[in-house]
Amino acid sequence: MEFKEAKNKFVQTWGALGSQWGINKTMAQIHALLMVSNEPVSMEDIMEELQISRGNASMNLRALMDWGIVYKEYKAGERREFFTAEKDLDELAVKISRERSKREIKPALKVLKEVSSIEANETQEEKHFVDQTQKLYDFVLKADNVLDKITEYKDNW
Amino acid sequence: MEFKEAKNKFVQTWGALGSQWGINKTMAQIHALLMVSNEPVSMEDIMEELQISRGNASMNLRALMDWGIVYKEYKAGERREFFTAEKDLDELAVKISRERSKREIKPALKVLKEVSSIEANETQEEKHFVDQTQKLYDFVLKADNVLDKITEYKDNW
DNA sequence: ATAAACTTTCATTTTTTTTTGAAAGTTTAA
DNA sequence: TTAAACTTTCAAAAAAAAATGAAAGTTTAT
Repeated sequence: MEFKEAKNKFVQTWGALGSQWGINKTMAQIHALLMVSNEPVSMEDIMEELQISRGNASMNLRALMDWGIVYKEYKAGERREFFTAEKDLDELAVKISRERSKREIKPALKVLKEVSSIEANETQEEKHFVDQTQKLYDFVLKADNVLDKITEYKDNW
Repeated sequence: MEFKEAKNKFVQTWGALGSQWGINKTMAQIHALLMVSNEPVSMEDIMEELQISRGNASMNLRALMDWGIVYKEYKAGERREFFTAEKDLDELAVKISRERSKREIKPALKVLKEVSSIEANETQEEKHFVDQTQKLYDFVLKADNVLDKITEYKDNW
């Protein structure tokens, strides 16, 4: 396999993996592309390599920057903006983990707490609901903390 | 908040969470519904509660069973099939983790190994590609193992 | 062996998500 | 302040994913 083929395969695979994990394909592909580039890449080049429109590139780059895993870079004497990805994988994991926790887990926990706090009457049905959602709350809270700890003490896995 | 409202809120929230994690909404909703039901539920009741078609219910129940987190149950003297969800959350986590590893992580690792094995020529670009994909391979492998260990020794988190 | 009671399949339709591209906006150099 | 060089926005189009429902398939009691 030669370089270009390998690079393309990597970008495609990372893109597919992204969409299985709730991240849109193009966003994951741009990230993949930047991760294996040894120097900053312009929007023009991203569009060219991935065959996507300007709007698409702009919006997904913005999203990646919001996640804190892609940075803008300015080159002296160049008007254009260039982009680089976070290449330290531990750092990448920490950032993704924090963002997903903040955006998805925390709100879900809030709802779990709410619904598990209803006043259950005497029926088995309602008792079971309260019991199960309470367990789920504890579980999700614990899992969220474990992930946080893992990424915090990433060195001694 | 009363029971019906709480139950509905829980099902909706779990459904939304599912779709952010690459699981389709209805599949996650059916799972939510079954988790908080104290007794087996028929397909008819699932269709009714979630307002979905027979085909949709059938296909998503099948998928949940393929994942090993929903079971068919037969009631004596009843022709219909009933369904229950895995309610032990540790067990649920183990199954989801194993399946996702098998379906998504392992194939991605295979590709990472492949593309990181190309013969890099002298350019910095190719060297960086090989280096970065190798690091990624190691990282994903390590993360996959950690998840496995966590779920294996779930008791002493 | 039959038919009633049920489930599955899959071509088609619907919904949701993503992408496009042109107009609006911004920045910089002169 | 202007205009060239670039980026962002967002309504509309396209693509992808999910849902429908009727026909085909299966199971079971008699």
